[in-house]
Amino acid sequence: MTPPLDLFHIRTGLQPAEREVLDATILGSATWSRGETMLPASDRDDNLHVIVSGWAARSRALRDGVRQITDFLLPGDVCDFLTTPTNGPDAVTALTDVTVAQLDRPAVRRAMQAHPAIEQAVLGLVLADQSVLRSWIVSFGLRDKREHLAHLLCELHHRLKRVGLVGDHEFELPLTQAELAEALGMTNVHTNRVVQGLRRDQLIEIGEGRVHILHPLKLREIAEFNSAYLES
Amino acid sequence: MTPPLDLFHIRTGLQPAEREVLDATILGSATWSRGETMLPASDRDDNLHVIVSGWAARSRALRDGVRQITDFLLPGDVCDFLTTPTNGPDAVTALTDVTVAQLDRPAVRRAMQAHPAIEQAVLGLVLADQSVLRSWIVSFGLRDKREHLAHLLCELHHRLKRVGLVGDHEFELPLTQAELAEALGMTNVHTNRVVQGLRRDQLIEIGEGRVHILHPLKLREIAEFNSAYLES
DNA sequence: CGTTGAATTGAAAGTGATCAAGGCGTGTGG
DNA sequence: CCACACGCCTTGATCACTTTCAATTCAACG
Repeated sequence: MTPPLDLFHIRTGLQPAEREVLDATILGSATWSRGETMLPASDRDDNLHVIVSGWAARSRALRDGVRQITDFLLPGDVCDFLTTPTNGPDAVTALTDVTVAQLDRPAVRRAMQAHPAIEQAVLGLVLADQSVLRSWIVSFGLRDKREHLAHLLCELHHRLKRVGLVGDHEFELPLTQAELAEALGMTNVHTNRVVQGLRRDQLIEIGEGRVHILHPLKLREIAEFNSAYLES
Repeated sequence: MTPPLDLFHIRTGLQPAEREVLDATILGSATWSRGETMLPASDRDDNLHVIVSGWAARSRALRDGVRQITDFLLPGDVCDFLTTPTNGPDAVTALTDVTVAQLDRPAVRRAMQAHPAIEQAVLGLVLADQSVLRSWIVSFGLRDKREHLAHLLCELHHRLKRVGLVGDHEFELPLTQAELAEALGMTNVHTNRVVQGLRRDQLIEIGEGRVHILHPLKLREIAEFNSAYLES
């Protein structure tokens, strides 16, 4: 059992002193299982949630029920640093069983005021989130579907590697092709064909909840992936 | 000559007391003309910029030079509340002549710490920005091009109206069809046809830098536009 | 006037969606 | 143990929306 905020600390690069301060704001933990909508425990739950383990997706739906995933939430990510209690039009869904650490929001705010490094770290996270959203827009606007998928795989690879969840270019990808399709804005049928395309070209092995990137350089080439946008 | 932060204050709904505090952080102003890249005046310019008048676009480019606009910056918007000095991979371009107010970033930070209402206002802005980015992703993923354009027009209408720049469903839209295309992720040729489609259906009048939304309800219906995501 | 930027039109090609069906593994109940 | 249902992946054929390429119009401007 690793400490709850371990991966968060790795991401932010905070020093031990500040890590302790943030660890002290932990109130408890909560879990959801795959498929559940991650609603706050109560209407008055103003906690701040950090994902300890598991994957989640933030999404919006249109009237006809189709939904678009706008964001993947990975271990070490913050669910809702800045969100309103109601979360607005966004739904957060557990893609696997998910455990989150609950932090006391006022205490975190105080920690930010007392420790500039913590404030910097949090601002950096928000910045990085925005940058990922922009990169998704670029993928939708400028890349074809093959490139888009390649870019998403590179992004996930990079983000997971950063928190030590990638071994030898292989990592867990707990997404069905239908869920991938909801993130890429395409049909599951076409997603399947694009996946097969990358497989056929010996670029990736994928299936059973895992991906193995066989040729990282070529994949990044196809995606025109530049990790700079992910660095704080 | 309206006070520099006037539109910003309207957006955030701050009270006069807090408005004065923020006004006191103004160091000066800067201008760019249409087409210019809005770089900071110097490498060490750590000011925070609020758009006083004019439009700008944030964009990213791929190697082949094609660029994707990820964001429009309108009067009252903050250019770079949270950005790094280098702005990362993003470029900000003036779409018209643009005037910005330069605020002293440390002073703003102090203002936020001293006045919770200011902190709330700023967090609200960041939240709203993220929400707009997500709505763009939804448009790309779920809406066809006609709906996407309709949604963008509704968004701009709503954002401009909020700061008093819309009169009777008519407002300035200082974008060429090619620039619209760069935001919508489609070719200028197809943009032209989609624009004509909305025109033919008597939904909008558009041209010469202005739009007139003839049938707001139908347009929102087509776009499945719900302004909730824009409210703080 | 010639030039330039923007809007417009036409025809052909292509990418991705849609519709429909089949395969495969797993779990469950008869 | 077998039948069946279910979730997920896969395949094929067809259709539609968008792109691409090539030209044309038009107004503003020097």
